[in-house]
Amino acid sequence: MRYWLFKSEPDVFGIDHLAQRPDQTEPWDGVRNYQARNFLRDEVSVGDKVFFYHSSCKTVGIAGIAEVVKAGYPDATQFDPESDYYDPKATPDKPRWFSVDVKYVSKFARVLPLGMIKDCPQITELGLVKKGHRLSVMPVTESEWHILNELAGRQL
DNA sequence: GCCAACGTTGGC
DNA sequence: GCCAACGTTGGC
Repeated sequence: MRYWLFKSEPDVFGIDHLAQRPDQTEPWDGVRNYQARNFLRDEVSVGDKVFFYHSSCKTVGIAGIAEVVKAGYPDATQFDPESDYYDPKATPDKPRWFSVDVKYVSKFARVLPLGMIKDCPQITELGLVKKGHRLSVMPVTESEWHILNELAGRQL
């Protein structure tokens, strides 16, 4: 089992939206970066755990946890001319972009702010804290996962 | 809203 | 294949 961090803008789709879905499940779509795409297509697997990160909002940071319930499959929005994520160069034969499905697991009592993550001396290799890293899907190591969960728990 | 950093595009 | 121009991301 592996660990990941997925970014989302909570004004568009935050952890509360996920929790309120009928199945508490939603396709993670709209990823339009090749490196992130490769993770979704090739490496993210059913059962993997995901930090749900809120970006571009008042309190940026990790808001909670989700779980992968369906592994990489072609992102439907790339074929939909009405979608913001439509990609005219993609075809069902040759899809360019991939989704996974995620299910709500838990929400932290408080968002674990980016500033606290950056201040954590053990977290130096996570893409999130590295200058210029903009990936919206990134791997998290097992020790990072445990450290950040611990940090979040201490915020009660 | 600003701006730094990065990715993508397209002319040559 | 280079590289300038442009668009996007995302923290602040």
